[in-house]
Amino acid sequence: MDVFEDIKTRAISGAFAHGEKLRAEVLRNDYGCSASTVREALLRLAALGLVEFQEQRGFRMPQYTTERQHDITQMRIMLETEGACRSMRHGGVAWESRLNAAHHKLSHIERRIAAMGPTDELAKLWMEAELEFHQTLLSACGSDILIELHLQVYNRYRQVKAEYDRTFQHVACNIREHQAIVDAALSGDAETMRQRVFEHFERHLIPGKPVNVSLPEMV
Amino acid sequence: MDVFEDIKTRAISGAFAHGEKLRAEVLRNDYGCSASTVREALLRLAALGLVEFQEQRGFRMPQYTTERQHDITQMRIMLETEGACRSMRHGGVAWESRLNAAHHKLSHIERRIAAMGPTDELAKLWMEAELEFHQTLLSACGSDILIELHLQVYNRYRQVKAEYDRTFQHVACNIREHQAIVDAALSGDAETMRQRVFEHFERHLIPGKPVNVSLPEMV
DNA sequence: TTTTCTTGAAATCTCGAAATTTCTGATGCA
DNA sequence: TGCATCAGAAATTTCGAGATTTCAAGAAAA
Repeated sequence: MDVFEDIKTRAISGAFAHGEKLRAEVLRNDYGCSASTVREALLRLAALGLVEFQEQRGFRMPQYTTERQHDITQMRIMLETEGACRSMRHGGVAWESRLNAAHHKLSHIERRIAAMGPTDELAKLWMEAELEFHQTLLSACGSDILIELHLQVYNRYRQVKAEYDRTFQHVACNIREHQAIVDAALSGDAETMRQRVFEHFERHLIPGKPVNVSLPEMV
Repeated sequence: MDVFEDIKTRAISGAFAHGEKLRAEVLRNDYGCSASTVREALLRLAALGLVEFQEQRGFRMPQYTTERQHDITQMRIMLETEGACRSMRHGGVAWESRLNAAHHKLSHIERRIAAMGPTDELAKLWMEAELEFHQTLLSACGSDILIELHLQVYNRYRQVKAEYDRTFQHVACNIREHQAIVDAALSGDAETMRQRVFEHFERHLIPGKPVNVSLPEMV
């Protein structure tokens, strides 16, 4: 089993509480490996900002703050706007149809959740399809680094919102907002895309708090 | 000695060749520690994109390509434009004077290099002062994540440009361009800042290659 | 009461050896 | 020659033990 990938998944999906201590000697029991192997995985997660590391003091999950959520959300808006607009320019029909497909898959899962409530299996599928949709949005932007940084920020976002995600009260909005983004992609207008991405994230920002200069003004 | 920090410095400042293999068993000799400790440091560097890691195949320095340079440069433009404009909005006089001070320190070093040629000591001072200037530019932006991602991209930029840096043929342009950025900061006009940051990096982009949608059009 | 010191326990970090996997290049076969 | 196979060597990864550091609780001093 891949210890790094599995701990990463747990750290993102809310298996650990905010601020919880992560002890290599404890986690090793979940994997039947040595503490060194777990430590290695935790150090890599720390470099990605998913876990906090202090020398001689071990590892902890990051604390939740509204400022952190605002900051991460803002950065997602910035990176996804940029990536989506560039994909729109360079992606062509191939990209548009991939985006359509990703959205279709995601909205199918979201409708099932809305109808029959969230099971563990559906939640897992949703996590995958939601990531895939947003990655597809950026997939034709032409910048490997932009895609890589976005993944980092995306993961931190999921981590911060893990509790919020669990209830799935947001599926209704999500279906609408994702559709609006796909429509913007097909329209080909960058300003519309910018606006739609912003609207998708707006409710996760702190009202009134300063936002990126490159973003639409908040009302 | 801090193995992680030291290997990071070497990876950024061009002590290893592009594509060079990095063996823990070899590097341990430079530090008098075990291979495990070196391996740990390399894994953390890999998570930051300064070293490439393949399972069961060890570590390598990234290969140089003009596309990679273009990509990293573009991302620096994007992050620094955003950060600088936000600092301009929220930083106030305190930020302006810190920026001035950082620029004064940097240009002093650059003038000494221009006059008496680059020594190892001056090169080290330049590396520190150049980073400090660009970090000061973002320091009042209010986003920890933006600052963190910028540092990641900055380090990759230095790594890609390590060879170019060594000759210090660029000091003349640098002094002028940094001054232009400071002037823009004092003017308070975001559009001017955007333009000046772009001009600072323009010659490291591939001419004619598509750039960020948020950037000024290339001529 | 508050602060400082002591001390045992617990957690973290380092290490070298052993287990596993990949690489190399020599051999045999078509 | 070209290609597959198969050791032996080399590199990578895992492991548990021992060294070091931090933490926590109680005793002594202010």
